[in-house]
Amino acid sequence: MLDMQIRNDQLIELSEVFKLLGDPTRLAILIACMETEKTVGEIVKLTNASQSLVSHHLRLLRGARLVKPRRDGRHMFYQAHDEHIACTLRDMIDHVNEEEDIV
Amino acid sequence: MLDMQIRNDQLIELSEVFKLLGDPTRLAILIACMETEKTVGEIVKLTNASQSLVSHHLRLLRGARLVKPRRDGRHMFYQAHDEHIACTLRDMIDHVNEEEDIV
DNA sequence: CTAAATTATGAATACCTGTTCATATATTGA
DNA sequence: TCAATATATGAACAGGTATTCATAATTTAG
Repeated sequence: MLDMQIRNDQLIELSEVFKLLGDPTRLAILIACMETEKTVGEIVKLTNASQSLVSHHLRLLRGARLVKPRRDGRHMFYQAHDEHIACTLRDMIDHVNEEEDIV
Repeated sequence: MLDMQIRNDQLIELSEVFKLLGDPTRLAILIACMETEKTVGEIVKLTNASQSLVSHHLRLLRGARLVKPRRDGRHMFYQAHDEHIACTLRDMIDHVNEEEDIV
């Protein structure tokens, strides 16, 4: 059986995405705007995190293009950027739910 | 459209898995033993990390059941534990490769 | 234009984490 | 048993990071 192959720069890139998903607050923010776009205020309420913290995390998620911003008046709408990330997350969440049934 | 739902303890659990995948050395270790089991020594060579570091990381991966150990004589064999994790990783790696073609 | 509402930013900090170095433990061969 | 090989562990440290607090920037309503 062939081993999995990955170039070093791809490894770095991939681990940086995982690192962003590796913080519970940030993961909650991403999940909050996974299906439909949300304002920052809505995300604040959904995640129970401070406005400042949400904004800081959104900047990181933006920087990695995990989330895309849209301005409308004084509101900023954010939505998960990549459909592939969304699929991965849905899979993982389903997986977590399944594990629960087994154990 | 319904929003994605996840309980708080599941969120924590999920982010902890991502956090483990979020370090390049650890990710390399996991990828190294993804398809076929490998000894610690083989993983050391494949990842170019020190034996001590590999061992430390393997302990964390073991703790999260991302990797399963098997002893044979003085060798320890490690292999990626969960087929679902393997699928996720394969998907993400493929994704990284595809992005490259586009950009 | 002013005030209010919404979001972003910068500094400061407490905590965590990846890495190295030295050393211990375990297993086998001679 | 002794030496050699393979792996694990503990302490220590440097660098990173999540969070808070205060404040700035942006946009609209009145």
